[in-house]
This record gives sequence, C-alpha cells and structure tokens, in this order.
Amino acid sequence: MAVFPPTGSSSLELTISVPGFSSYPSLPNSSVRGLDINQVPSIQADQEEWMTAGMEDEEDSSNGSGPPRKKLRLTKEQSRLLEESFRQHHTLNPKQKEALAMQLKLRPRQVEVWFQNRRARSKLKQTEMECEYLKRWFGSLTEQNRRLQREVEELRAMKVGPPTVLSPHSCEPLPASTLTMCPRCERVTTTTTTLDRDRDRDRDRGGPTKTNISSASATTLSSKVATPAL
DNA sequence: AATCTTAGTTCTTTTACTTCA
DNA sequence: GGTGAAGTAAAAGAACTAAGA
Repeated sequence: MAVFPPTGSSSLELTISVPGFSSYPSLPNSSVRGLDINQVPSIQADQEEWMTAGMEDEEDSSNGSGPPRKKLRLTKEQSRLLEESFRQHHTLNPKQKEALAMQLKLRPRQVEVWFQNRRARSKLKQTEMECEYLKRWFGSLTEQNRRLQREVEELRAMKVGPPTVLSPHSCEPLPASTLTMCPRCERVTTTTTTLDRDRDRDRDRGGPTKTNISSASATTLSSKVATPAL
C-alpha cells in the first residue's frame, strides 16, 4: 500500500534565495563589468542617490504616459528586512505597510508589490515541491502496481484454489468469494456480502470512510509535501 | 465604489557565457 | 595562450494590469 511520507511538519517553510544578494544599485553611466566584484559599493553615497532616484519616479510610474519606468534593486538590508517581515506575516495591513515602507525608505506601493511577488514566489515554490512529491508518489504507485500484477500472475500460474485472505480487522480468514478479478480492468476487487458489510461496519463504527480518507489526503497534501521521503 | 489579492505579463537588471581583436 | 571588451541569452525580480472577492 502506498503510504504518504510521515508528516513531520504541517507548515511549509520555504527557503528562497535572497534576491538582494546579487544586487547592486543601478549605477548610472557605469558598466557593471568595470567594477571590482569584491568591492562593496559605498552604501552611503551610491545608494542614497539611487534611493532618491527610486523615490522620485513615484509620480511617473502611476500614469502611463510618463517616461519609461525605472527599476530599482533592493539592497541586501532591505531584502533582509522584508524577508524577516514576510516570515512574521505574509500579508500586511495598511499600517504595517506604511511603517515598513518608512523603515525601508521605500514607497508603500513598493512594499506592497514586494509582498505580492514574494507570495507568488512562495506559491510557485510550493507548487514545484508538490509536483515533485506527486511524481515520486506516482513512481511508488507504479512500482506497487507492478508488484501486485506480478503477484496476480503468480497466483494465476499456481492454478490452485483461491487464496486464503485474512481480514485486516479480525485476522479471520475471509470467504474466498470476497476476492474477485474484474474482467475488464484486470484489477482485484473485494466484494463483500451485505452480511459482511454490516458486521464490519459495526466493528469499525467511527472509522474514516474512503471518501474521508481521500479528502483528508488532498487537504493535507501541501503539508505532507514538506517532507517528501518516498 | 473602494480596497485588496491573485495570476499573468512586461520590462529592466544581472549574470554567465561566447566571440573576437 | 592569456586578456579584456563587446555581444547575447537566460534568469531574477520589480512593477504593472486585469479580474475577482
């Protein structure tokens, strides 16, 4: 039986590379290639100028007819603070946005956009992880299916009486008639009598139904994906 | 109607790589 | 062969837009 990996954590803590790591402020009229990569630019001077430039196009970016939008790169420190804030809450209320913008010397709109993009990146990362997990799960199920088919072939080859199947509930032998092979899809299915069903239902009352299980699996998938250990 | 979020897109900057003198 | 400038494709991410709640 395919088993989900143990649910170690219920929340996804994603590690995204900090975008500010490789970012320097845009230096007007200068080539990046001309810079010594080991030389950290003077934050005070360069960034001040760059920051003001970033703040200046506030009016420009709002109307479509202005000059082409200028793009800024957030500094390491700004990115760090934004990440830190994002860890605490993934959305900001207007007050928080205002305060953070003030602290970072950015426009509230920029903070807002950063959070939007950050949420999107986070979601993308999660989707990728889920995809990876489902791929592994699919592989596991395929392998399991192969094994079971081999088993069926072996049983067929034996051409002996129907196998004795033990009930998972009572460990008692089940009637042979409860195991049938679907002629169309060649899958082994269990067909229990009404009497058996009633007995099992009474015994298992309170247990999860098939539907419950699958819906629970679906809803907790994202948390299970956090530990893909297939 | 205003505000916020998401999804999708545009566009600029950065980086890595290649070519050529 | 080593080196630096120039060109380019791809990646990253800031900013924008439209639609929906």
